[in-house]
Amino acid sequence: MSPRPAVRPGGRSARVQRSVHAAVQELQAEHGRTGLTVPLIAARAGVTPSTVYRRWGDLQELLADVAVEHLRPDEPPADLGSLREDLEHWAAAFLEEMSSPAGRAYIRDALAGDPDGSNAGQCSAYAVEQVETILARAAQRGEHVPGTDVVMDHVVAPMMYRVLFRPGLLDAQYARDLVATVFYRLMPLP
Amino acid sequence: MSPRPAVRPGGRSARVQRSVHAAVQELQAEHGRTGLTVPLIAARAGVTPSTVYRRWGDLQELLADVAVEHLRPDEPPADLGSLREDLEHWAAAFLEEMSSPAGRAYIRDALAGDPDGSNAGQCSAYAVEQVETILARAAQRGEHVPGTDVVMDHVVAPMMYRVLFRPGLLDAQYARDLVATVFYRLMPLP
DNA sequence: CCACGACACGCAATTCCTTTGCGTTAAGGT
DNA sequence: ACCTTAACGCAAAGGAATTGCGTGTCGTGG
Repeated sequence: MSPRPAVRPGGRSARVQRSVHAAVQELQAEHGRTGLTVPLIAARAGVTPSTVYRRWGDLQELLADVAVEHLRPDEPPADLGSLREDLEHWAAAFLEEMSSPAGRAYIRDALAGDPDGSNAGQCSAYAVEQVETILARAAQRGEHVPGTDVVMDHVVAPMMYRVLFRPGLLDAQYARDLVATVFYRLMPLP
Repeated sequence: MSPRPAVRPGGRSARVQRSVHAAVQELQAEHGRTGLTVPLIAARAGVTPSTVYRRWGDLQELLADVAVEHLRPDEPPADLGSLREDLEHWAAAFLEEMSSPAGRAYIRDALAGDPDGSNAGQCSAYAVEQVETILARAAQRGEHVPGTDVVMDHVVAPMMYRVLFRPGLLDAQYARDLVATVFYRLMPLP
């Protein structure tokens, strides 16, 4: 899923991939995204530009690849003891990460270099996975839980829409309000 | 709002802008987006590439400009006599347009060539405007109406999220279901 | 363990896009 | 009708993207 066909998972190919990804993150931190070119990245990574072009196609797809990797959650959502707390905490953290300038940039990169929609699909798959972890844990406790799609449609989607299309008006309270709406209005009563 | 500073609204500048926009749409229809380059567009438009670079900066920003123009609604939402019908009809049409391959491409272009978020903000402003037209008409009739943000958060946002991140599973029924959720669960009772 | 086939990479030349300086033309205001 | 200023055309220079060919390395099957 990472680069084009992702063949040859070990050895030199893997080294090149790690090196290039690291170069992208370093240069992005140094020069910002303006002035970020394939030859520059290749030089930092210690490879030739043609290697990058052959593996990733162009700069957009490379940035999209890096962005998706960076958007992958590194740990399962916290377990605070109740569905309400878990959802609120996770939603607030999710919004915090996505609404930051860096987060927005990663999302836009993931969407931009995405001919077939697989990168974007991967991003939502990450969110689905996290939400389902929370819901499954709550069900295990015997709590009544909403469907995954209810949470995706009425908590995740509104946050992402505002992040992408309506910057400003975003704070942790908004995330909590969306979770509250799910609890008081959208969740089937027992 | 259209190009950079949009000074000199008439005469030659306006002709160049129209010509370039038309060239983009023609070439996009002919060759698709691959193989779409600034020199190609400039040649079709009858201008030199440097003119395009100076006005739009690069290909991405030009495509974003064209996309936003194309996403602007060309007419106010239909008046079918009731809030429920108006919202359902508009949401279904909106989803139909946005979920098409061309629609998705326009949205991605508008997001991609968007350093400061103004293009994306314009897109949501279009939707807000359409929704408020519908809500104002319903209020005029004496109907109880939800807030604009309720519709944006729980009708528009879920559709756009699925369009961008979860392709597939999109049909007119989904739009109607979201409107139904607003009516039966999210709208304050009289 | 070794040899074979296949893929990825480096190198370098070519092509094309992108940038920039300068002169010219046209728009908007007085 | 003139004057100021912005936008455009032209052309050259600089840099990025593409591609053919040879070499090294990974994975596999004998």
